[in-house]
Amino acid sequence: MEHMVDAKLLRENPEKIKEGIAKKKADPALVDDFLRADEEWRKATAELEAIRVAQKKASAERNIEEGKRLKGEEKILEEKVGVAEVARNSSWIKIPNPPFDWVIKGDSDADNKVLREVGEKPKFDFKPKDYVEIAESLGLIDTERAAKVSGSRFAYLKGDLVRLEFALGQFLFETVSSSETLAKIAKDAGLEVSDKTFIPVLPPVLIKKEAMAGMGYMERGGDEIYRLEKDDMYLVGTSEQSIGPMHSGEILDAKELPLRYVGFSTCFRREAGSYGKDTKGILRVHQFNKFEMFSFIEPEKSEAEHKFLLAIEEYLMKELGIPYHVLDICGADLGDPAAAKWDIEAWLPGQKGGEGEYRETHSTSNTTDFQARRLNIKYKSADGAKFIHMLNGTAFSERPLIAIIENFQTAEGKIKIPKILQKYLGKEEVG
RNA sequence: GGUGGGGUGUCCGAGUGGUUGAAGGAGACGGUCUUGAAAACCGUUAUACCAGAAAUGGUAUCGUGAGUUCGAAUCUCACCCCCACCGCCA
Repeated sequence: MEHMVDAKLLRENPEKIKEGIAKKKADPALVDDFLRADEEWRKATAELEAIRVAQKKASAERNIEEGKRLKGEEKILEEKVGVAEVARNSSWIKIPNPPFDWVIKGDSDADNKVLREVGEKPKFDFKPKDYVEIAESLGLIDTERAAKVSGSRFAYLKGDLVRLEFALGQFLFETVSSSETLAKIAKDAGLEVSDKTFIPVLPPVLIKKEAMAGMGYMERGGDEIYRLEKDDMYLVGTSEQSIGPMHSGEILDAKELPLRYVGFSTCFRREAGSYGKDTKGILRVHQFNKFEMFSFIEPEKSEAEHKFLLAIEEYLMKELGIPYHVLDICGADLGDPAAAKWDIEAWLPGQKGGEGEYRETHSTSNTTDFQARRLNIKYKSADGAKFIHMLNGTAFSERPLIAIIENFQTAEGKIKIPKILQKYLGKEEVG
């Protein structure tokens, strides 16, 4: 936890960092605060080290009297360095990862840019229903009983919806466990990336404070996290938070890169500040399951890897036949750790009384070395150990189930099962 | 939850107050030898930070933090983690 944004970069090019973090709506004054505190820290450190040199000498010469005297001075300076360090860290740790230059600035999520629309929106000769209505009538979602047991924003998923969720998992694992499929996805996207398969992981969902802090989600947005007071443990909001710290303190061998994982875990989110928003159904709940892709890779390859994760996400959606569009996320809408982010929003024809709207189902971020610095994860490169780059991307959450229900609904209120998933359920229709 | 043992460099492993950044071994890298390879032999092989254009110099680091001491991997305390046995348990 000693590294945030590179201190050298901050000292050498503070204006550039300021400009970058301003894109994210973070206060550029943080950089000045850091530089001021840093100056003080360096001065105090130099003084302390000078005393230590004398102190070592006295000790080697068995000059006990001199040693005693220097020891007193050393104590005072140590104190000073400690204070300076705290001041330095408090501004340092709040400086978010500056976005890439090409990331659009923007003021809010309204400024995210649609990069492309993919797939055909289904045409219905009836008014498409909201997924909640369909799912409830088919006994697939029960939020009422969940409220009785757990409160609002919880749900029981039941029957074929559960089988559908596991089918998504099966389909995903087949996709990312095949280097042929991965190579094809890369080729179609025009990317030169490794076809190395993803290692499936079932990670712990209860993690320590250091792990959570290392992923960089506690400075801003900490309200979103469930914490177990008695044990000082944290419930993950995504398996990313558990997979990232897996290699903390390690130096990875370049030969094993890229290191790709596909995790599955339950995710817990407090949804603080979203009162009254999306209160029905399972679109926004405190607990859901999610398959997540995660990559550790060399810095020079991370931008291609980011595109690759997006390409995989798009492949999954295309194979399912769910229409979607891709959003280029603007600076103002980026989380602290991300230098760039793309979202996929699926078309939900049953929303807004049958008008339909796009809602987020996927998100992929390149956190560059931001998380790696905090977690101290490096790799052996030709010129020594360097911080690695870390990326994450949604594979499937439960939101695609919503998209399936709404896009594949029939006039009779049933749900056609996407072709690619039919073999897992052994039938073509739910209901 | 109880009892006992333990955390040292890429890995294994020595080291209970004074050139110990740390013996020894393995691995890796470079070289000699060899037609090539292996073996053998020789050498190199931590990280971070600070100062410096650089060469280089300095400081810190033996689970983490605090303490004792002129001086700590070595002593004290707290915490974390791991292992074994017992208890409990899907």
